[in-house]
Amino acid sequence: MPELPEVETTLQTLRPHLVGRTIVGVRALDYPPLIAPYRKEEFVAAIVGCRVREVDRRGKHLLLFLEDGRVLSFHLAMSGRLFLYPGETPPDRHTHAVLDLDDGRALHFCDPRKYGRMRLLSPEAYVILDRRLGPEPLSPTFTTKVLAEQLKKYPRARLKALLQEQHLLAGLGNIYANEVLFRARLHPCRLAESLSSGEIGRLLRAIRKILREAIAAQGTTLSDRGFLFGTGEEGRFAERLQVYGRAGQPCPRCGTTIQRGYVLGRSSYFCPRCQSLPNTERY
DNA sequence: CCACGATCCTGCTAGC
DNA sequence: TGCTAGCAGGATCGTG
Repeated sequence: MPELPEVETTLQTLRPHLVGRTIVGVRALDYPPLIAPYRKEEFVAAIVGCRVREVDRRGKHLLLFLEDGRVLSFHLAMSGRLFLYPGETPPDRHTHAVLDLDDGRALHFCDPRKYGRMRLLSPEAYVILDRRLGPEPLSPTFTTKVLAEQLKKYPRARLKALLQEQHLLAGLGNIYANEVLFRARLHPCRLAESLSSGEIGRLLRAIRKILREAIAAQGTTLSDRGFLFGTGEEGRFAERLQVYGRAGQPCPRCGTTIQRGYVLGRSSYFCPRCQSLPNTERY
């Protein structure tokens, strides 16, 4: 659920409070897979005393660059959230890690569904992670040429599956993939090789536009599983979603009923008229 | 080469 | 009203 805009919002909220801080304690580690392959004692010993040199984002990963060159990576997965609280605030029942900071505050990793992961990476391991991820969609170096090359790697794959593939493009998940395809007027099941250069250009502009707007709105908060950040505010992009979760409702562009299908085992929402599929690509 | 299903997990909801 | 079955989803892995 947290996709690039939600992680970016978390980054912007937390960064000023984390840079320069030293981690003086780690507690509430009640779910071993969160820090695997480290065991609890090893993990605590490995990061207590470390100072945060910089905080950044890569795809959906939030990264704490430590002064000794190692990197603490947070992946929020489905339901992960990070909060900064006064040190005395007790962890709630979904908080599976608390990092105590030298200014008396504490970073809480809250994750009801427990899919999130916290990884302590050597500089070499971080390079591997970085190389495994595709380009940053908002980077100036992510051009139509780069996007076209990425699409060529899996010519027979469906477009929506590719957009969610982190090693091809870092940061899009199900919600924004749906919104991007709607804006680009491309059917989720279009084959990668079938896109004209004009359509690739449209796709690139849609990716940038949707992500920029979502970041400006501080992400998407869905009513049933809240993405909250920092101070506990909610992202405002949910009300701006054009197709996600709107099966049976009229398309905001043409009024045709929005349909729901499945790609990669995930709900896919689209307007069958605006995002038509050529006869040669019927599935 | 690409699709699909299973896996991990729990809050919420639809339905009885 | 209260219970339960089913769904949701990021990433990975094995199978077809």
